[in-house]
Amino acid sequence: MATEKRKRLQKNQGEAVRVSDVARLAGCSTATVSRVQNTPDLVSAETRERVQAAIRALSYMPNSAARALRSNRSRMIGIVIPTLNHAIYASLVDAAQQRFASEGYSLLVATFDYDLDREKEQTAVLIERGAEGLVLVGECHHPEFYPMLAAADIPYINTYVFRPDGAHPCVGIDNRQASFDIAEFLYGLGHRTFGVICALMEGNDRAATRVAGVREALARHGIELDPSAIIERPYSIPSGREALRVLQALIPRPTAIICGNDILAFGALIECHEMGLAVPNDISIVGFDNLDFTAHISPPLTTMDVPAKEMGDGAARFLLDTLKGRTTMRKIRLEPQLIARRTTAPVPGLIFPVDLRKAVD
Amino acid sequence: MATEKRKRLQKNQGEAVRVSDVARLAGCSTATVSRVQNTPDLVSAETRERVQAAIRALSYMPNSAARALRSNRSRMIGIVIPTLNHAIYASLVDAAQQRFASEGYSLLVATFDYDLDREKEQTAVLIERGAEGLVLVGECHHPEFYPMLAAADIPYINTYVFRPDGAHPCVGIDNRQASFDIAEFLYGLGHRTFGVICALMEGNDRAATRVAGVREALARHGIELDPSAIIERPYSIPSGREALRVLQALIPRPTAIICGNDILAFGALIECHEMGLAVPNDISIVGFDNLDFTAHISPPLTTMDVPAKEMGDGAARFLLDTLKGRTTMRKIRLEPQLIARRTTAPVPGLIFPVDLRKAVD
DNA sequence: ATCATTAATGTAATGGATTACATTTCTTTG
DNA sequence: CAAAGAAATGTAATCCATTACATTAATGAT
Repeated sequence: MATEKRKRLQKNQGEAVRVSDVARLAGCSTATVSRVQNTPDLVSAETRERVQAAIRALSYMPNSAARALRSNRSRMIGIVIPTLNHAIYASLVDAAQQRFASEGYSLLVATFDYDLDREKEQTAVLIERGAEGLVLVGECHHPEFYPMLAAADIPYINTYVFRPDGAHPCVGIDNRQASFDIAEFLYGLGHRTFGVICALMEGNDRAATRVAGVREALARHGIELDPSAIIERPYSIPSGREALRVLQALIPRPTAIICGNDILAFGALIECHEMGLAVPNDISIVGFDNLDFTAHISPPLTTMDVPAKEMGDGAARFLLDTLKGRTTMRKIRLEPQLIARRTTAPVPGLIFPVDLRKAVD
Repeated sequence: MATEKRKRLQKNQGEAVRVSDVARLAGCSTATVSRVQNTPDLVSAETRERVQAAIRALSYMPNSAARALRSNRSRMIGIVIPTLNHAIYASLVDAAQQRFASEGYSLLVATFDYDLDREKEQTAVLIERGAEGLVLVGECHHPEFYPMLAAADIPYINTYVFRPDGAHPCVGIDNRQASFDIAEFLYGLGHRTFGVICALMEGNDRAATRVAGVREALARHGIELDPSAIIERPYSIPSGREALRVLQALIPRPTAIICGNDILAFGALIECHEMGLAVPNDISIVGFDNLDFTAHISPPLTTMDVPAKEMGDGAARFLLDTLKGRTTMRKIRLEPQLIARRTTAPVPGLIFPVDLRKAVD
């Protein structure tokens, strides 16, 4: 009675149906009600039916806090990403969410805007909330990050990266290899002078790894990538434009521009139009991610397809399996794919007469 | 001892620091520890200091399930959106997340892909998880949706819509007015024949409202929008292209195309290029949302700017205030803004000689 | 100096579902 | 048919932080 009165005062429920109410209506104990929900096989068919009817009749909703407290299972997963403003992360989250939802898990989302301190803090919050697993992005985190996960003994997986030799579960692409392949592709087209436009590398190991891949590929052919040909810029179209202008001022001028993502590449492409540079005849441009729009711009962008949805889904499956106690592959390699569209062509000198090149200057 | 052994077997903690541990180390009661965390003003400065030191020393993390159970506060908010694959929702979520995080709340994200049944289910899950408030999208939900919220007595707010007369808290734009304004703008440019490309209206009241706004504006000028001039298509560039082709087959041919979002508009624009239609000289196109890329395509897209971040932030502030017991404005109107770029121009006949129009056919 | 407040802290009940363990009922088999 | 084992259900302890209420200490007013 006093209890009821207090509850009425609380914001939430005027009645708050509990297991005990269901049990009373179904004529059984609370244990049985609980079993119907969690281990239905242990309950006889009739009883189960009766309990379920009672649940429906009272529209009973278990109190997850109580459940989580006792069972030590929150049915929540945390995902910690740099930002939702990049389509690639958004669709990764979307895919993960769908997979988790299909198994009755909810997703707690936190962002850290490439600030590794914030990533650590936000992750700590999710752990405190009782997340049973974590989906992360990248391999490099705050120095205290992995120790924190170990202390919490919480399963996690790094997305967007693949390191066969690494210590951590991961699902993603080999960024080094992918950008290595891009550089090789361009080298194969005859390009010898390269410019790189990459995302800010602070707090973003993918960006750094991609640059490394390019540098490595070129080094194999005896080409050294000058630091001044690596332009690091925020994720935006204007940044890409500006970066291209910087690269075009270089001597010798790069004939091929490798971009760390499609947004920067799009900016670069626009700036080429603006400067009167013909793409791909005067200059080749390659993006990364294969965002939807890249196939439709003019000319369609050559880019590296990143299977973002598969990453999100794969990460979710890995955690789900792990939580079920199944042993699964801890490292899942996804294959990116170079989509050669129309912003890449053989280096100008190879196919065009020299005078035509000059005409552009 | 038995307790400890059991814990060791459980997946989670080998030690599990609890309030009682902190209390023991700090030499006070658990109540005091709890007060240090929740109502620090009630604790003397020295004691507080001592407790905080103990918390740090043990790196104590409160068990949120226990806290939520007892206090009936989960410190979680739910957000239920159609999909994260549309930039506009992603950035809404991003903004909301940041605001919530700054106040110590975590965000549970669920998607429903425009399926109102799933929206209801997913929302029920979030309520069950103990979400203290809900951020929603749109005004129209499943018939049992609002009753469910009322039964749970949970604060919520509809984003993306503004209805001064509606029964529900909301933060967003007046979609009807916005598209009304677009139609007016085009009418003012002399256009009299219109085509509309809109998103799928099922489970999407914004799309429907926008079409209604156009229809209404035109009706005022005695123009009836023929149903065959309203093309409903999924959110994708190819859809926009195809829709434009359909509209171009109409007789009389529309000189102005009003699109429900920028992606469809972009598709329409591309198809114009493909068909050899000059934009804006032969045909005007208007988008909706003002996504980043629209300013950079060629020609830059005329579109309606939607303050998505403000919506996310505003929704978060509203719920935060409401949870704090403050009374706030329940309906927040945000002003969209027509950004007239270069895909709109006076109707061909007005400025171009007729023969030039014909030349395009 | 004394009583009334206020501040600071402690004790113990509480939230609601789960689950270890106990008990009863039903099969099965020798 | 009895005994053993399995199946079904019940009883009650448990998860851990919060908070109502009680108690003590400190402050202030008269």
